[in-house]
Amino acid sequence: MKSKRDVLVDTALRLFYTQGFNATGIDKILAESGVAKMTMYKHFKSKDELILAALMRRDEQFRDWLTAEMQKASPNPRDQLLAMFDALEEWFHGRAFKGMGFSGCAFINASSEFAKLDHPAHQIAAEHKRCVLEHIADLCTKAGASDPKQLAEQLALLKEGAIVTAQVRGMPESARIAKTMATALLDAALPA
Amino acid sequence: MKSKRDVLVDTALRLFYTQGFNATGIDKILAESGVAKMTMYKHFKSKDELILAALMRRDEQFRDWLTAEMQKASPNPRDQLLAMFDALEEWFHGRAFKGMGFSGCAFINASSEFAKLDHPAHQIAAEHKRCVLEHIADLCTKAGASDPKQLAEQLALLKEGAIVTAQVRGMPESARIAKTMATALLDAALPA
DNA sequence: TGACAAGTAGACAGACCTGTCTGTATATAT
DNA sequence: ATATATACAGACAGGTCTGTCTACTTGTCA
Repeated sequence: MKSKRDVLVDTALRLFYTQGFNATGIDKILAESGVAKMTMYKHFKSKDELILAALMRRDEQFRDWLTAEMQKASPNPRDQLLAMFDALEEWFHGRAFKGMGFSGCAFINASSEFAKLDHPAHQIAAEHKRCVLEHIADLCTKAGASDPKQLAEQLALLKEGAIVTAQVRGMPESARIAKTMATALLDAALPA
Repeated sequence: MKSKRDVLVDTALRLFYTQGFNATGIDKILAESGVAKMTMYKHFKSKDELILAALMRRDEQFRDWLTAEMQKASPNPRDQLLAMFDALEEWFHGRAFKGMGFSGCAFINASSEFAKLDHPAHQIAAEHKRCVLEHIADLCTKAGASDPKQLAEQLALLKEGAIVTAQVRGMPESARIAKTMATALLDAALPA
């Protein structure tokens, strides 16, 4: 059974993600999670701390999901990298996280609302992107790329572009545009 | 001399852009612009309308700037497309719009805070992206691309990826990563 | 049984938000 | 000179927000 703290963080994540951080009040989170205010303030000393906890949960949840989707597709690192874009398209269609339709990237959203780079929430966002990048770079290395870091930066940038395009223009097919470019990139950079 | 309305919209744009839409109160905009509350409510019937006016101004301002930067670089359409990424890097370094350091893309930010696609602010954001895309597609056609629409979608996605990477990770060099990919794309798609 | 931990409901202070209203000042144009 | 448009300052109502506090209930363990 889930602890009160878990229920709180899950509910907060869902509401922050779909309605925004500043636009979501504590009271709404408490009402939807069925937890009393004092219970929340025992676990978190402010709303800001709850925001950070929600982002940390999202980081774990999202990376677990993405890694699993990529591994599910193939044991081959090159194919896993391409499978990332198929996973993204599933996400854009709202089929990735139950109870949470696609509403952009939680970390891009956080960076928008907390624009200063040194804000703790922005820091978590940057760290999340760094972790995903590292995973991509690992696969690039395994695939035999001559410059795995540069290739990973390129693939990561394609991923960000696809996410934003899907969100702003409501265009889930953006994943395929990115995948086309990724394919060309891998064809050029990897040994045959 | 600028009308009160103009001062209001300029100030609102600057504050909304750097501090966020929900996080910026009417009173702060009024204080910084030196305009009385009733003057504002004569021009705009709500804060929401002021937000829309600020986004429309940003659309004009940004597209004028980007077009000028690209044309300044070269009369050649292919070179103009590549010059877009140089312009982006200038922007990321905060040298593009006086009084407004880089704080991401105002339209991506708006789409984050007003996540629903049918929200008027989100609509303006989508429309802005569509206009920029069209400009890119024009240049692709002029450059002799066989499938200018697809090429334009690809270049636009690279642009979004660069913007987000620069914002979230504080990495203005993302423009050059995108430009490298854009160069390869154009080399492959355009007649020699 | 009794002590203790964990949770509940709900009131509350104090700050801040949007939007309305009043009354006054200034400048232009007829 | 007087009417009209535009702007001002500032008070205000009504709502929302975060965070604190009290007093009551439940469950567990010893």
